[in-house]
Amino acid sequence: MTNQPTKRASIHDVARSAGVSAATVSKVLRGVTTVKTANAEKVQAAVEAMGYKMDPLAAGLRQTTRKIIGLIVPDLESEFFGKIAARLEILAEDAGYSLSIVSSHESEAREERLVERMHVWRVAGTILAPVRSERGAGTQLMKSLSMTGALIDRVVSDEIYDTVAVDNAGASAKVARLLAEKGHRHVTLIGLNEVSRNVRTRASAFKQEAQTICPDMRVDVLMIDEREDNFRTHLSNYLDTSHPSVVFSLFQKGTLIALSEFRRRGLRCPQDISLVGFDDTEWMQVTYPAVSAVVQPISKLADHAFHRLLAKIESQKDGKTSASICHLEPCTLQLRESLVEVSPVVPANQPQVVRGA
Amino acid sequence: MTNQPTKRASIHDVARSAGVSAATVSKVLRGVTTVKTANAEKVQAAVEAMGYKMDPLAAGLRQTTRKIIGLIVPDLESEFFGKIAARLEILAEDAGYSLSIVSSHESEAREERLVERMHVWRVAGTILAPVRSERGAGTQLMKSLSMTGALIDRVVSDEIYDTVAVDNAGASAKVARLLAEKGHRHVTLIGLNEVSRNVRTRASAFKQEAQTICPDMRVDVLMIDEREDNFRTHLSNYLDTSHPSVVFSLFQKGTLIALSEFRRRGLRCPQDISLVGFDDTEWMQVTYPAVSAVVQPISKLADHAFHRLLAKIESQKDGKTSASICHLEPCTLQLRESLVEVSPVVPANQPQVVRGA
DNA sequence: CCTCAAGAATAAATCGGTTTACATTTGAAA
DNA sequence: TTTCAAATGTAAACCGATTTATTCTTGAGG
Repeated sequence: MTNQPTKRASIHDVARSAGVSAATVSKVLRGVTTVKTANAEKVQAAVEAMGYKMDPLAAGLRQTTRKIIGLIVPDLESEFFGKIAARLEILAEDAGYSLSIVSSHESEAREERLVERMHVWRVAGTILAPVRSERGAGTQLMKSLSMTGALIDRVVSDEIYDTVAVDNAGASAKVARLLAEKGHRHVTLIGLNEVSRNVRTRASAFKQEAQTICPDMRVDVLMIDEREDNFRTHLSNYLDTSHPSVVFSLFQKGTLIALSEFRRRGLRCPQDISLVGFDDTEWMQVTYPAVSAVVQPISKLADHAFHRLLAKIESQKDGKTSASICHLEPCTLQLRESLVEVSPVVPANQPQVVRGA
Repeated sequence: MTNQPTKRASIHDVARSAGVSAATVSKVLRGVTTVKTANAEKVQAAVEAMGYKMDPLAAGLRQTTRKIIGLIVPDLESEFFGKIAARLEILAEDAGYSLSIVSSHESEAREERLVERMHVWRVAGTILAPVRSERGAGTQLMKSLSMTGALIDRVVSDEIYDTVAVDNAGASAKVARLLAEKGHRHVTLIGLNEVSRNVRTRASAFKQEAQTICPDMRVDVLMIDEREDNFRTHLSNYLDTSHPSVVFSLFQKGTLIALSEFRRRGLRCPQDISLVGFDDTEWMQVTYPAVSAVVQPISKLADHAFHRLLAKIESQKDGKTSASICHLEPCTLQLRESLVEVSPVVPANQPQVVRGA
């Protein structure tokens, strides 16, 4: 099998072979109806015979935008954004676009560069999951280039772009109510101080709701800035002196660390201490005990973001312009073995806030 | 801020503004040296002033291929392929390409369609992580379209394309030797019968090495075809009657399931039973006990695949053609608390093979 | 049989670049 | 000062499509 680079057939080759003009072929290919049936069939036959496949990029050359949608995520290694990307890929293709997936690798500088790339690629629209928030460098650049787009996750609301995110606050409040109901009066929140605001939102929403519905609930907050080594140490130190009836982890890995730390200390879960995590994942149902968790509606997030973006693209075409929407998708709570009811005992000591080094 | 679609500057606009021809601008932009410094500077200035950014897709129009590399992975949700994609993205960009990431969603039919898409996009090369193996539909199509590419993971060797994969067999053999050394004489392998051959390779390599270096070692194999529910049940049933000194899980989730099942049965790990897993991940170092695991050199995998592909692309340009290479990247073994030494006790009963429903 | 508008087909312009083929400068040797 | 090859510059063709402006057919109504 010699690797002869057989010249690819172009639309002109097809036209010649079918005995019509290139314009006619183009029309047939795009399903324009003003073509005589006889000619359309000749073209179809020629396309078939030559195995012609049009070049989608050349096709878009004359348009202002191409049939491409850009997706910029902070990372590709996590299940969360992996699922977002996978879902959007299908949605985009069903709508006749192809999705261009890139990762900003948690760097705002790179995020900015990627926004620019989407611009020079003349994508029809861009879905941006910003590193930091809707006020980050990427969003700013999108605005100044007046690109059409939508913002997803780690985002609250924006004047220009629709935002789609999980209802972090609502979910945390729901957990607060549930824990109160189940008799818990001493809760410890564990979280990581990341650039993203999500974890902080979850913490403060929990505290506020707890304050409102159950003022005698003690809520300790353990927020760490550092890597997991320190995190584990901090949690351990904390548990030396405090004995909450339940831990609510505000990020996925924290849940596992907590579970692990419980075991190391010989704390039986849920008999001695309950556990709830924010962000569900497959392994939480195979651990022992299975872990109760807030499940983020990842697919719905993608669906909504895509839907909004498509609407923007369409209306852009017609020159219309509409106010931007801020969509919060509610989370559900997956109850599993790690959370149990206890008899309400108001802890003696005062709430405390522990901070990392 | 009115959304006026300011006409984008083209290379001709720059040329006019700089008082030279478009061809000259093109040369300056591509770093061709046969341009007088004075003119080059005028062009640079004009580019700067107008904020000109060339259209990389239009730029590739006249070439046979564009500065794009395609990556087709079976899924984007897993950490493994997420990391592969993230790494390749950087490598590609450093080499002046942009990476087009798509997922076949574990479907061979889709894999085929995606290969075709890469072809019509006229990518310079395609890295394919096939759903099944190097003999799948995607690879076949790549060959018949004489595309240039490389194969990665779930792949052994191929006449046309370079293959890059983890040394599953070598790693398993290494684990076998280690377990023998540590005195284990009754090992249970747990795995899933997927379309991918990887897990089966790991199992058979282990058995073979064990047979060779330690004939009195009993190796049970638990291969399940079904979903994890059944998996858990099967493992549980098995442990009712068998008492291996160590479990070697051949896939990541199996490791967690095993750990979990140990706990449910009150088996202390590692005192009562040891555990080793194939495929390391972050959480394995925060569990209690921390889990020993075979770590797959994911980045190196990506590095090698990319390096091979780039070489192929270069040699293709010069019309050269070379034999394809089959690269096996060795794994390392991360020892953690879950694996301990035991006094060698040869089990009385015979090896058994259990199969799922 | 003629007219004229709707229906179809196409040549040519266009998109934004690269490359080619040729023209013009430049500069060192004669 | 001439001469000629090397260095630069540019008009035009090209890549593979779409879109526009125009021409050529049809066919119904007069």
